[in-house]
Amino acid sequence: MLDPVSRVRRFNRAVTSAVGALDTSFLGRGRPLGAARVLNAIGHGRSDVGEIRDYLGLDSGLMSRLLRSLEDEGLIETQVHEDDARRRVASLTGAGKREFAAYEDLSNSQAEGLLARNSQREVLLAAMDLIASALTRDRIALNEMDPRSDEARHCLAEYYAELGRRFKQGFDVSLSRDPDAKDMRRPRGSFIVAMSDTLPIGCVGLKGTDHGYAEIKRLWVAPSARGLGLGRRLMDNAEEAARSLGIALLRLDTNSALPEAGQLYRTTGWREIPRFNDDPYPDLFFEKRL
Amino acid sequence: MLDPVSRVRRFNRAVTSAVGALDTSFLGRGRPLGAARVLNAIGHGRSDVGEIRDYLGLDSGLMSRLLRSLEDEGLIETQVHEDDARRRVASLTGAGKREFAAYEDLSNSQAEGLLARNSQREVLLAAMDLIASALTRDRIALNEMDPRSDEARHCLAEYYAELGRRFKQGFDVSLSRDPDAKDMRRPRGSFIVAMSDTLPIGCVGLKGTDHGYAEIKRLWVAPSARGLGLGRRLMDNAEEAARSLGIALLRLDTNSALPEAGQLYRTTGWREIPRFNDDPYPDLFFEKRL
DNA sequence: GAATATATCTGACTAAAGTCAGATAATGCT
DNA sequence: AGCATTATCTGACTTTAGTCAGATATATTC
Repeated sequence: MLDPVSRVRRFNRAVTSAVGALDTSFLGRGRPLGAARVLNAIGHGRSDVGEIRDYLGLDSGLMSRLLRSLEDEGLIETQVHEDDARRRVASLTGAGKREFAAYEDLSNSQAEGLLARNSQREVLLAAMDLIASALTRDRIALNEMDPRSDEARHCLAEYYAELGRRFKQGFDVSLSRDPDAKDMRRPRGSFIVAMSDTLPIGCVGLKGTDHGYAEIKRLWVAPSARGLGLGRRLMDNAEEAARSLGIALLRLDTNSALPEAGQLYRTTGWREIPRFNDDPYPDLFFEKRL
Repeated sequence: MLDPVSRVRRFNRAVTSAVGALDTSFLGRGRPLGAARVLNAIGHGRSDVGEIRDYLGLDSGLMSRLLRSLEDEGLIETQVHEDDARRRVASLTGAGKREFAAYEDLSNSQAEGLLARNSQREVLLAAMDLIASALTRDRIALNEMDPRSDEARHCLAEYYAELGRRFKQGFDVSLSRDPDAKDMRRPRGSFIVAMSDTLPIGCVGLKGTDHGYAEIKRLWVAPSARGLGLGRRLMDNAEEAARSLGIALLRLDTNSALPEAGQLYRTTGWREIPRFNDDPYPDLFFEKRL
């Protein structure tokens, strides 16, 4: 009753019935679940028939028939793929878009209902983020992105907020040497965002300089995704990006108020060096030769 | 992407695929899910055919056929109910018990696998408890139980541990006036445990005295179940129990280090009175006339 | 004791999901 | 050019789930 496994199983039972309720509301639109799932996959931007089939785990015969039934309803259209005439791409018609929007409304109002019933919204959301990250840890994708993208800006805002909480004196970006976005774009550098499904949960920047080395900046992992080895994966990716840019020497600065970061650097081949800049926040400096 | 509704939906997607994986592993035992669910319901102690049908939401014809197929496999036996010969009760045979145990192993190892892949076990479990309580808030049952039962003892142990954390001077049960279990049993008093599925998530004791009043003791709500209005429900139940025992006056003591408790009492008809005992821990005293 | 209600079962269905063996057409490889 | 491979489709299935109208036996109510 109280052991960890029972607690996980209680959680499973609770969410199974919540998930079942959403399926029931989908059925309320008068279409079998299989067809509804295909329609929603297309609505969410999956156009390639083979991709949808893989994503939903469907047999090709079944997939074909579901597409036909959605076509008969006038909700989708299919065309041959422009690069490969064997493949087909599906898209929503006007009616399909309206129908997809109706499913979206159902999903959204289920989510809103769940939040509205609960007085501790933020606590509940944090718990959901944590669990979603843990369950999908094998599907976390590391993507090179523009440091000005919404995803990157979200990560940076969270990163600054966390420094503000953890540094005794707080943190003010304008006092720090905020890296220029163009230094973290190819060919000078890179910016990598870890995405779990649609949520950015971590980032790292590789900032090119004119001093014969590049710097690692803004390494951040969302609290809900800690303990999954994501920091190390991000650093590995950043080093890989540096190698691909022909960079042979990396440096970074950090603060002893972030002990888990220092620990990570020390165990992955970085060595401590003397201060190499005059930024007021860092008190620890590292270097790694690739 | 970052708004609350998207976060809930990301959680739903993550959990849906984890749940789907368990269903797939159940199918691996070569039996349709419907039959597997009935077998598991019986294994978990639901013997009455009608009860299983309600629990699983099955049509009576379908239910009957699933029972027949499990009987044909030699996994269950059915008998007429001893009090009502229209009803039937199902029970596992030896082979059925082994098969049920195999399903239990699948569920347990899925749960263990989920925990093992994560380094922050306790954080993850706390998040799961919180979500399970929030999702099943409408199904929280308040049961009168023996204060010596496992469920009650679990609640009390958690309650003492929390007092230890929240009182500056810590908390030692042996210094407090620990109520005698028989004073919290009918006909002297009562003890109520809030159960969410199999997990005890709150309690309250009604302790009979010989001084013309009864005392409310050990009001506790699990951290994972706060914000659901459970404290108030427990208190309402305790008052109801007091009325049914013919008790007209209630008293309680509490500590100002537990402000949410004091707040609850003040908004539900309790009025502050002078100290009425010499327990070293409380510093606030209340009374309510029923 | 007769009428009504309840619990389960059986037979006869339908719908949905899934499987599998080709058919067809386009592409990739040598 | 010829052959193997790939993506999709079609036809002919099976299995699973679910529905519904009685049939049967037992309980409850007046």
